[in-house]
Amino acid sequence: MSEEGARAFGGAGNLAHRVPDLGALELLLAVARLGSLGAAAREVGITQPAASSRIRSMERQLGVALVDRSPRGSRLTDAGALVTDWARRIVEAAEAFDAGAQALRDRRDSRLRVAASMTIAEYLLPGWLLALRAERPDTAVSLLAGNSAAVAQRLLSGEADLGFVEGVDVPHGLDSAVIAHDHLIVVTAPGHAWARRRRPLAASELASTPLILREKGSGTRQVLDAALGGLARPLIELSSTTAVKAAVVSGAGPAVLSELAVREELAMRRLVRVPVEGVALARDLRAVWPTGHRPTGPARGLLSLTRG
Amino acid sequence: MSEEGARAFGGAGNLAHRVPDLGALELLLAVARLGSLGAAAREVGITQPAASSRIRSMERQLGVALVDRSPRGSRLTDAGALVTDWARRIVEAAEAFDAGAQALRDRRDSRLRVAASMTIAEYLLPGWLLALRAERPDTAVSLLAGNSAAVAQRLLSGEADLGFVEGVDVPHGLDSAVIAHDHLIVVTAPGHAWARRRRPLAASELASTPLILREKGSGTRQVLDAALGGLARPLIELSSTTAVKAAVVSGAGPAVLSELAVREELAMRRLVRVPVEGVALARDLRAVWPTGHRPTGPARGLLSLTRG
DNA sequence: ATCGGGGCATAACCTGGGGTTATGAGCGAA
DNA sequence: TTCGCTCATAACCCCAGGTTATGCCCCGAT
Repeated sequence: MSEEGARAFGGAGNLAHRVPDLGALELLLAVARLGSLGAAAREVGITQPAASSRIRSMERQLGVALVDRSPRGSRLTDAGALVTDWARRIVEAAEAFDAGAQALRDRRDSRLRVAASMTIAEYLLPGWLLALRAERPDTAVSLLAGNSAAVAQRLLSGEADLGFVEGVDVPHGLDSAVIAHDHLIVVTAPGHAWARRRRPLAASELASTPLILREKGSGTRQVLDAALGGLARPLIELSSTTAVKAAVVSGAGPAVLSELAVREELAMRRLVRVPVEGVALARDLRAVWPTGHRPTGPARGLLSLTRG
Repeated sequence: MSEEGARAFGGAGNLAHRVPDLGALELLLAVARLGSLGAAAREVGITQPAASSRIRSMERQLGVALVDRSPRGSRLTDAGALVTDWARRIVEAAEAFDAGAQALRDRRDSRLRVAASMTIAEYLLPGWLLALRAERPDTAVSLLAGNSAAVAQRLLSGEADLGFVEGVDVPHGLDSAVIAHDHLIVVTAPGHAWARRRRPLAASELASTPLILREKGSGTRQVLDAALGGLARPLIELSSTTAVKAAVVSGAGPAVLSELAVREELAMRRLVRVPVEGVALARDLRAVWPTGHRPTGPARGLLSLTRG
């Protein structure tokens, strides 16, 4: 009955009851790759009966046969192949989570100490850390997230080896390299009138429409204000990107957000991008380090990963 | 010790031991949203002590304090906010998995029966199903995945209401609407010589280089052969997109793959896109239905979701 | 033909994580 | 004060998922 309640509210319901846990998904990927329950079991460090039962209960849970068992191996069924591909996305997200969490934990005595602004730490760093781990598995990385000023301070005080910031200005005392470009884009819920526009929105129209905004002082807000000439009209001000997204999705109004932050939502049509013209909403993402101290060693390794 | 083995091999190690399970992550998201352990507990349908202990053990596991508890509520710490954002990606992947799995399970007696080609079923459908569920929570959807011919057959025999195919030709007897464009792109491992090219690759160069390919007959292969004039030279032929990606990542050589299939890998720099010119590597993604039978009801709902 | 070994399943057992109820202890508002 | 909200602790329970021990099946090698 509390099931009903949860269901009725968010629509999310207890995912955990309907989706196999990470261990089971990893096991499934191993089976897919190795073609044998026993071999997969060995790889993930459990016994063959445990693997057998785990897969079986996953099939029960999903209501779909996943593997064809034969006396000389196991292959995925068609449905199994599909499920495995979907599972892989969960596992990849979990790997990124793990890489990030590990960096967050190892605050001290790491070989590479990174300081990054929130947007970069949220959306890009976990992927980079995974890539770095793949190349140099023994590099311990620590992560500190904060705004541009905090990043600069960490670098200058020697508490961090490499920094990442988004924004227009490079803090004093730091050298930088542009590693990517981020575009701020206008988004609305699919139901909003703007969602059906074909003609691009004019800057004046954007400036005169009340928007859902981050609080004054956030990087995103600064860029937007600058682009509009200091004029963005707030409909509401919220303190996190996530809150802004939630408000937009629920139809409260349009917002201007980083492309990075809404990639997922755009892909699954929870948000719609509104074309705009005549406004410079691009900003650089930069790696930064103390003037003169060119990154070396692991810092150089990470830096080179971040450039296409 | 088997831990060591797994570690040495894939580098993956037992993720499940280092990443909190889905239930814990959902709980964390609820805490973030509601600002109280008790409220979050109620939402996910457990008691307050259970939530308290769950969060605490998650903090132990990660080695990071996630929430600031006070007698009048709980707020995320800075690290907690970051972790929560990473967690959200896992949960979203899990939601997509769930939507897909549910559609796979409910083969019969669904209000909307969808047939889709593998690429679309893998990468796009789960997101659409989530969006559909958000709009019309009571629509039961079933999914059948197969190649274009199978999709056509299902539609014509009345076993499916709406189909999705990628490819150049629309099967006979079906009407279609283009819902998106997919680009095949050339990718290599970051270490490959092509990864550093600035000048686009010429078609002739691509045609004369041995590539990692899907087996003959796959949609991707067909488009590539057509674009090159029937010439793609195989270095190896593999039977799944996943296998091709793995081979490319490991440095075996370049491949031509759907943008959809490698979005993640590009984002985290496991693969690099190589610019190409003079080759038409675009293909349409189409919704299809039996000639005359314009989609209505839930099929129309899904169809409208898929168009930007 | 038969034996060995890889593959999977079943059975009986054990453990611990995560759930529950019951209770207590801060803190703020009425 | 006292209520009402927060979170924490304690004692208990259950079962999912692990283990070992075994058996069956099939194939290929002796």
